Amino acid sequence: MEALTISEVARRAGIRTSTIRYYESIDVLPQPQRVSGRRIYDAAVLERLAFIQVTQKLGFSLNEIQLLFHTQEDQTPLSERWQALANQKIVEMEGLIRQAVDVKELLIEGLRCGCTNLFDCMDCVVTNYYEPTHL
Amino acid sequence: MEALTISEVARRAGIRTSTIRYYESIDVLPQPQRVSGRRIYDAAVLERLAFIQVTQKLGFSLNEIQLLFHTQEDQTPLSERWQALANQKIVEMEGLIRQAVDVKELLIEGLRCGCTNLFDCMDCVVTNYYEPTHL
DNA sequence: CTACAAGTTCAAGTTGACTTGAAGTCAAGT
DNA sequence: ACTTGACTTCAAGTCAACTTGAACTTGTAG
Repeated sequence: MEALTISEVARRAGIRTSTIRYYESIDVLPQPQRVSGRRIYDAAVLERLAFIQVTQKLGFSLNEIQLLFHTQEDQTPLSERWQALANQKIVEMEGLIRQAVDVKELLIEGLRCGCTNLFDCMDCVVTNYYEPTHL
Repeated sequence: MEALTISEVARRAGIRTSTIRYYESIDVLPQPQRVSGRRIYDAAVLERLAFIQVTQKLGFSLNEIQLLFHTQEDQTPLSERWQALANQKIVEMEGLIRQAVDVKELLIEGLRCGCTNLFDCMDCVVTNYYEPTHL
């Protein structure tokens, strides 16, 4: 496996070195090997960072991400906690996907109807996407 | 139209009154009518709040949301600025939807393969979803 | 008339996710 | 031997998005 310096990892993941150290400090990234005090990484860290980036964009907190990776050592068996968390997140993802599709449709509609801003055309658009009950 | 107090709006939108005042202060909500100093709202504010909630969950900042509503009065025509912003956001939405689907698949796969946490099964799963080139 | 709940403003505090700065370490090159 | 550049730690700072608290006003109910 190729060994990477912290700045190489940062460059490849498109983040700062300070972010990597921060993630390590809050236990979202594992402690890497050290050579004379310096961190050296295995390329696998890039997959983990990619996962973190995506899940973050989707509204997971670093705390939740940490749980996804670690699944704390409390009374309930690891597998149960992890599966519950994963199942819950799958449902959240589905909701998010539905909403993202709605917002996209809303934006497309907002362009189509020719208004110059969203404020002007809220009335002619929004009502198509949100039930009155929800409001 | 029905007139709503700030606490009615808060209750129906599932947020705090302080949030409503905050939104008004940063110009994400318009200044409502006042009756003896107290804010009174038209039900339309609920649609606007629903839109804010969804777009926020999808990673829009309040600043961006404010732009979506207002489309600043700079040199470029209103319609052009709004359309550019909307088009850009549609592309972002599509990316987000793709990613949400990927994360969902990843979670499903993570459950299917029987590992007790994501850390343990990153290797057997993640590689299916992220190209080596991207890493 | 007084009490009270619900409203008001404004300044300061909080939380999450980082970033920045100061001060020091370390190996490689000249 | 010394400089350079990339690293290290740790504390403090920043930014967005709210929340909280203190001090005050106002219409309605008893």
